[in-house]
Amino acid sequence: MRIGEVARRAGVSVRALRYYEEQDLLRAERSSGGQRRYPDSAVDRVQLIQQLYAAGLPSRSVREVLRSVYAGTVEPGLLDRLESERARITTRITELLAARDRLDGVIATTRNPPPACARGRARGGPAPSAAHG
Amino acid sequence: MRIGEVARRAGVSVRALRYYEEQDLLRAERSSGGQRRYPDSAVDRVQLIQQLYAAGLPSRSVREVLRSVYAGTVEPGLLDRLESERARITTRITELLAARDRLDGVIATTRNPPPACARGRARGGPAPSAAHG
DNA sequence: CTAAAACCTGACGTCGACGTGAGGTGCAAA
DNA sequence: TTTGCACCTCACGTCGACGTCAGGTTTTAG
Repeated sequence: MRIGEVARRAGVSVRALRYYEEQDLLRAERSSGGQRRYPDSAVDRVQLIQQLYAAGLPSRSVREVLRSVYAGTVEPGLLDRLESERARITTRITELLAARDRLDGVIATTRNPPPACARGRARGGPAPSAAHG
Repeated sequence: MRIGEVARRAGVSVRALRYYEEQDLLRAERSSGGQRRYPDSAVDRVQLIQQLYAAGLPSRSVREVLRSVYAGTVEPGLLDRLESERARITTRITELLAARDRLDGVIATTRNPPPACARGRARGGPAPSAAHG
């Protein structure tokens, strides 16, 4: 498979695939003319890369993880790293849930603005304290 | 309150507060000597800013939202924006859950590597297709 | 009054995951 | 053979949310 098709199938840009190769995350054979040739499994692999990035793993971790998986070697400490990344994702999910709740508060306030005389002191309510000017 | 205390209480850097002001997200009075003076409510406000950023709202949206809230005016289309941001957060949460599952697969594989003869064709299992070299 | 925090305004640096443009080559179809 | 798209390698540009350094001023503690 050539690079364009991998890109289309995996839903990423051609540039991204070259970048991944640069980062040692993805290898490719070359045709006699120098063009990259990928096995079908590359599509899956790229999707894994995307999901790791999407998970917000720091790029260094993604690199380590992928290089380990790629090389088939399990570096010492990798498992700990993975689990700490997992915990980080969980934390992030919790944060997002909290942020969404907060955003709901903002939306409610926007929809139904409190009277001016009450703005800035609604400490116990669901509304965000969003006025002090 | 001076900038340092706001920073400490809100858990952000002094630089960040100056940046927020630059971005019109946070206003401050000035002392006769030119130093910023904040009301107590600034701490809450900064935390709101942080949570909006943490929610992954694009910076432009954060600016719009905060400027609207700040000015006390509800700009047209803002509500739609907020709700689309809320949807985006929900999507992101879903992505993170999926990514965490995938990471769990990687962890399982790392913990208990499949025999070499099976690597690369475990299409139905929970293991990531992570070997093709 | 003095020393030392804490603060001020620029203004350049950072980092990551690519985007983008230049200038040239490979490859498959007609 | 001739299109003409897909591909190649540099290599610089981007964007955001600050970090950081320089060089000077204000405030506060003693």
